[in-house]
Amino acid sequence: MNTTLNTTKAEETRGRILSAALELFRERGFEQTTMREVAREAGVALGSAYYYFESKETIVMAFYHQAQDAMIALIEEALPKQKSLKARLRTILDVKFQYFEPNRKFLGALLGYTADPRNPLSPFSGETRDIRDKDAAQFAKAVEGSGTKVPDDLKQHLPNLLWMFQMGLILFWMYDRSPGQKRTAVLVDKSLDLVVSLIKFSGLPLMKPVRRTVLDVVRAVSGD
Amino acid sequence: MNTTLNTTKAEETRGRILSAALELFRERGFEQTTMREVAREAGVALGSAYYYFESKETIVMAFYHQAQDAMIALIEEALPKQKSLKARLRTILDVKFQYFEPNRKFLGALLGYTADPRNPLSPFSGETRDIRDKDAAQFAKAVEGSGTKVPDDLKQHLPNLLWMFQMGLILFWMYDRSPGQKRTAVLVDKSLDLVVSLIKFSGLPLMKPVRRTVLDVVRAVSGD
DNA sequence: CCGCTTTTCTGAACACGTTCAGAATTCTGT
DNA sequence: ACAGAATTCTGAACGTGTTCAGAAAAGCGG
Repeated sequence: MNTTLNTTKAEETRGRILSAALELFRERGFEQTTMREVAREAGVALGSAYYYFESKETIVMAFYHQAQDAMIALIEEALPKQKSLKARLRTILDVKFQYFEPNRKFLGALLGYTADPRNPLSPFSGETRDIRDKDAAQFAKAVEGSGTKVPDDLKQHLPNLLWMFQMGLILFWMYDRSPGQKRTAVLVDKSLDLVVSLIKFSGLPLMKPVRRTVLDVVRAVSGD
Repeated sequence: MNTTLNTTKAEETRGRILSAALELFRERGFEQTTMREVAREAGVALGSAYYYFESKETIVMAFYHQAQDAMIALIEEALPKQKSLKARLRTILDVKFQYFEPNRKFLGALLGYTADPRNPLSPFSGETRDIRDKDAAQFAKAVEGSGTKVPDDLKQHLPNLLWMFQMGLILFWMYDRSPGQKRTAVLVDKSLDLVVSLIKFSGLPLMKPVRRTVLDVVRAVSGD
């Protein structure tokens, strides 16, 4: 009928279910939304939702991927405009928070899944590994482009450390109930200072033993 | 009949339900255990389980309290035998890991709840605040008794920081699949060194600004 | 256009945690 | 010992996410 690209009928149905679900998730959160509502809103039977999405969680995975693609594009556009390390890291964080803002309620409901790496929805799960790696790559770029000297032994782990740092901030933001999440804004500023100082100090000869110990810990955590 | 203390019939029933539940939780984990099984194993109807415990989660809360009482006793017995800060901190951690060992599977299933402070079972929830405070108090004792000098501004927050450190280790232990959780053992050792060094270094005059920044972050996290 | 296979879709049915109206039992005051 | 109140206990019923046997529609070779 209209000039759809590869949108066969099936993909159109899948899309209807996905957007119905995400809209309901945003409106009333993840747990409060039932699969029966999703199906009704999408104009299909309950079973159809499960024909296209293995589970309620799988719908969230689809959101993750959609969100990451969009945010990577935004970051790649904004990053070259900043030179200093702090500004570049902040750019990434700003994009995330801005993009996540309309989904606060929905994402908040997912908090419960974050800590268990066996849960597919956890940012530490095998299922989200792709997303995690691409995310860390953004941080690698942010550091490289800033001209900051990073000791060799640290360089390998820094992107993952920054990713962890980001996760901590997002977690904090998710349950920051201060108006406009002002406390998160403060924390981002203070902790960015700290992180940037740590990275810069880490190069001092005096810091070699400290760095060694920290990296020992990092290696222990990430599997020898 | 027998010389029960304050064990009225009701408390006996409550106890039967609790131990049936914990045994099943240990055997096959939290999620796999159904309330119907718990009731059957305890020899009561399904409704009775809900008469004594508001929810499946409430049973876990009962376990938390039981566990903490037992562990505090163990720690208070073992702590005076150690003088150095590292040894004293390790004492606490050893007691925890040893006590938790038989409950690994069960606790592992609770991982999913840890990150959401709105979930009663989360170690960050309002419901678990009591437990958290008592736990932090143990760390305060461990530091005090070691004769380690701690700067005044840090002293106030150190117990909570150590508690966070402990939570990180327990989290890591919970999904450490290496045989005998050897990786956790390594991590405990390495990270204890790091933490003890940090505490000792923190007193140096040079460290004042770093300490200030760190404490700014801590204050931002814990609510201004 | 017809028979067939494959894809898409359906809604009844299942097990779960939880609720609740009321039955059974125990307690209490006289 | 008894009536009435309080406590303890019961199991049917509800709404949930998910499964599944099979119906309906679309695609395809002739």
